[in-house]
Amino acid sequence: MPELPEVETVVRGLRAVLPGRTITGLRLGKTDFIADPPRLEAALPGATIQEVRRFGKFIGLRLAASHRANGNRSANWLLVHLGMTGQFIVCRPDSPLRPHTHVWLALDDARELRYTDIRRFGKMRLVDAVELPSFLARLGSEPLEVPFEDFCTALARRAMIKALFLDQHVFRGLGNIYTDESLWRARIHPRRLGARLNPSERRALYAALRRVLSDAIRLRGSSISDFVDSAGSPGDYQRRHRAYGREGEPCFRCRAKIRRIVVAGRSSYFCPRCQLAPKGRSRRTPRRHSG
DNA sequence: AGCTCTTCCTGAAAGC
DNA sequence: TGCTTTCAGGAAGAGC
Repeated sequence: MPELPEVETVVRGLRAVLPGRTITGLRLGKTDFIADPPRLEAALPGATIQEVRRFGKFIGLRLAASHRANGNRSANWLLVHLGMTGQFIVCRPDSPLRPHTHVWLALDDARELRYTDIRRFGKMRLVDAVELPSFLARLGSEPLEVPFEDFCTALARRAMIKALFLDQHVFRGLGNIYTDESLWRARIHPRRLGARLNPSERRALYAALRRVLSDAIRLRGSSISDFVDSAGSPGDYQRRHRAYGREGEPCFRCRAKIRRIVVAGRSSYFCPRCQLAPKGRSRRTPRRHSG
């Protein structure tokens, strides 16, 4: 599942080859994951890719409009979210066509940029420079850029820390894997409330998050089932997972069996010995033992 | 405000 | 063996 490190890996790969390239043609397959297909068909052919950026889990390609069409329009951004199974790959036109490929962009260097997405949970849309700020305003801060003080402010809510981390309006780019890995590292149970974390726990979580994300970027992301980078190669961080997907296996710190529970509608893996559950019930009246 | 449930989609895995 | 059912999961929306 592409999260921040996976998307960053794809973006770095695309950044190495796309800036300066002009899109010479566009072909669409299924379009139910594209916000406005005709807009893409009108704007992409002839446009030159100027910049590749990452906004949380979104890939952004900044496009200079073609000289002929829309000469007075501001720059467009093609925003791509990989969803669960999205892949954005640069390849030669004659490379084998993978099933579920729904967008082909022909480039002026005789290569193709292809978007493949088995489940089509991904998203693709075009926004112009005027629309971009309102799009970005809906996203929280970048986890690797947010200062500690702002990190603490974002946590000061009566929501479970797992839900807070998954909410893209709080932090942009975190998903199930890196949330669980960071919580394991910081020894914090996924059901703890953000507002109830003490200063040393907040400090530990901030450090854990930064460490996990930067290590994962260094290892080019986690490949569990479908993730590959812009060249089609898998990442290596799945070998460093300490909690995610390890139900029943021993904790790397204390050998207790890793457990799986559902929090915020997601599988959550944690060590029941290292990551202690919140005391009592966080809502409703606490039950008393009969006495 | 924040939690749970539902929806979208497909392939893998479990069930029979 | 082979067909059928269940499930996972990012994000948004509904309902409580």
